Amino acid sequence: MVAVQAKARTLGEVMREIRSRNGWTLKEMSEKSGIPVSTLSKVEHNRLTLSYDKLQQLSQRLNIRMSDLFAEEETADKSPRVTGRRSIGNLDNAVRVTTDNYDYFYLCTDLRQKRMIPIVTRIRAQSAKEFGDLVRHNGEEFIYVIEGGIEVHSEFYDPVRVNAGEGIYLDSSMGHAYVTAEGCDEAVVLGVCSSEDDGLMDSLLNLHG
Amino acid sequence: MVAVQAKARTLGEVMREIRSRNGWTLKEMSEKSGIPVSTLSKVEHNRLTLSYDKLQQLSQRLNIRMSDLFAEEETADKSPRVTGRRSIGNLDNAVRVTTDNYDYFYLCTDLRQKRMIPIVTRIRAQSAKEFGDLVRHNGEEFIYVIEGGIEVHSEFYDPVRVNAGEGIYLDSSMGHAYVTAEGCDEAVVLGVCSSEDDGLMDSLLNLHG
DNA sequence: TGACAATTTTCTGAATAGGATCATTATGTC
DNA sequence: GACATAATGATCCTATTCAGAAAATTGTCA
Repeated sequence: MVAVQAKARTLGEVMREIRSRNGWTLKEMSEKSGIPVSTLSKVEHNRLTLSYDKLQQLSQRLNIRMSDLFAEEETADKSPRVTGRRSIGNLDNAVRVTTDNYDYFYLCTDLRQKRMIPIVTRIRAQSAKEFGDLVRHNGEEFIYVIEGGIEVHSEFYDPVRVNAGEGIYLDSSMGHAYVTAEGCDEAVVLGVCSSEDDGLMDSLLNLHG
Repeated sequence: MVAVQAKARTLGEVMREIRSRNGWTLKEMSEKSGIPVSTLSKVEHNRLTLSYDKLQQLSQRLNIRMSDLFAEEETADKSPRVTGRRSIGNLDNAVRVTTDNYDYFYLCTDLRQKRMIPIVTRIRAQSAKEFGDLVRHNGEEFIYVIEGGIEVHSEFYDPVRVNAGEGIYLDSSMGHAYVTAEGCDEAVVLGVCSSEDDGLMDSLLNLHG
């Protein structure tokens, strides 16, 4: 697990370093960032830290990466995230999440930092209209139909039917929606989403109408 | 190349996503992070944000990158490799590869540069002995049993049985082998391999005895 | 040394973070 | 129905953030 030490720098130190490296006065930095001089001063003296909003504001207006503000340690990012580990998933030990259109069963949630997220999904929506707005999020996904049939609606293609035993691979950033095919009340699919992008997985949980 | 917008997500949304992705309750997340349930709840409801210290605490205790906590926009580097494309795969249009132990049906091979490789696999080997040496390659894989039952042998674990309707996620660099479970002549599984590491496809095609 | 201006720090008060506790409402189990 | 768990909401309270104004520091030049 190779934890590299964090050399616990304070926000104040980081901020002062950024400021002096750019040769800014507090006033200049204040104008650029929109944060008052007095506040910046206090931060640099460790009499104050900043809240989420201010940090974001700083990061955006000064074009600084968040990780820079947090003096983050170098992690072993490139090492395999799952090393010699495994997890067995079934519906019983799955994490169930219910939305209007789908019932998700997240498999193998005990394994963290996976590159892929396997999800058994029960599809209830029977039409694009009932489904609502198309879903889009980062990454890619592969859907394999286990039971029933589905109709895949997407931003750039005509709807297409995918039957049990077939699968579809698509760019998740393209709007998409899965509904049951004609003649099916429900369908069960296995979905696998790439979790490469940060923040990613997530969107999965919310974006559905 | 169609940069997907960063849609200014709130801290609350991000937090909830992280939590549900991991299948944590508020209480669990509270215990892991050291932040009280009431606070977490308020954050998720956007009635509160967090300050520097709490964010750092969260990041460290939950092993989350700061950039994940801030819905940072993605750079061109991270943009999807497959943009607005899709492919439908079934056994008929699959690329079939036969080895001693398995029959592979590579799905969606018309899409190149995918992050994941979906493969329907028919397993024939009935014992570890018959299988031969364990397989290992870079990346991770998730196997979902469609038909029959399998026994998963691996380097660091006792053999385990995985039945139809269940799945197993594992680090592919750990030696592994899939054979049919007792009482099954054959088994059919859907495998999805992360293709993150270069040269992965090759390994898939070769490594299997 | 004494202006004088630019810069930085401190002071003040309003707003917010953040913790504790209790009540309420699902949801699920026995 | 009784019961446990989970999520949310409502208070209450203290500590902290943070903007604006005032005070202190620093540097420059006559």
